[in-house]
Amino acid sequence: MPKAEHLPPLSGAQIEIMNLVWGRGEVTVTEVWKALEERRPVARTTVLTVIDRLVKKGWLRRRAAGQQHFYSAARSREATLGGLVERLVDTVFAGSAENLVVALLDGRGVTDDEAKRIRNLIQQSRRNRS
Amino acid sequence: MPKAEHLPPLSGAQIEIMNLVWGRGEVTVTEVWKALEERRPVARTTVLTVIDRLVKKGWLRRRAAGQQHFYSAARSREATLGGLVERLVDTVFAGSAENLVVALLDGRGVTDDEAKRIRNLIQQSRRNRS
DNA sequence: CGTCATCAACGACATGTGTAGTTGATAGGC
DNA sequence: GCCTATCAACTACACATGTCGTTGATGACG
Repeated sequence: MPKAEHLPPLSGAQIEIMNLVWGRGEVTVTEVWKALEERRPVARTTVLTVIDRLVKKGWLRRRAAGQQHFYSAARSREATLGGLVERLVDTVFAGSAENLVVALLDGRGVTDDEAKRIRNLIQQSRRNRS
Repeated sequence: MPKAEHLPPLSGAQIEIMNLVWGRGEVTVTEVWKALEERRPVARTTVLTVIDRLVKKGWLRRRAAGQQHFYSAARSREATLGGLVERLVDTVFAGSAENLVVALLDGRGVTDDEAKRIRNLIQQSRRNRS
């Protein structure tokens, strides 16, 4: 999976689909469609269109097998979401990760349990870096 | 400043302007324009258009004083960015604040200093809640 | 062999966005 | 009292996006 080449940003509907792809590895349009339909009504062609655009933009790779086509992610979830948060911090939070956390606390808050795990995550990352 | 009524989401250019407004309190179009131009070339009318749309959508309030118009934010920065992060966590990170932090660490990383301050922030928030 | 179901390709359309030009009012300098 | 600069209003346009319909190929079933 390539690392960081600059791909155009993902919109909401696009991320929704990418998340399904990441969760399942290799998927068909129908598979994604069925999964989406459990949440909201949507036409199969809509899913196909979004997936097509993702392929054109380099987010998905296509593999043809007979008449069916299989799709898989061109970039890992970690790299993609990491990049997304990075851009978010730069553009919205003036480059300050701290500000992002403040907004997280302001908006959604965290449970005590989450707080504990998040503190651990950060502690962990400091250890790894040192 | 109203609390949470559901306003349509902000795009990148829109947030850029909202950040200026929040930083300055009450602004004129020209003021915003000058500030933006220091970063990248942009026409005054472009700024005006974006601001107009923000007014129409309820993000900015307008006050006319003679021929000039002053604009101010209709929602606080905290509430807005908090809501933004909340939506982000729900739509992109499957409702898990922890996943957001993982992506933050993956993508941008934090300095030891930031890590310390972030851990404190979270500790703080647990105290306030208890 | 013809019909039916399945799938991808292509086209379409309304809406939002980023960008900017043109027009029209207004106020201050000469 | 006119000219020029300033400012907002309106219009415009290309592009991305979310949504879907129609068409055309292809394989299965009778």
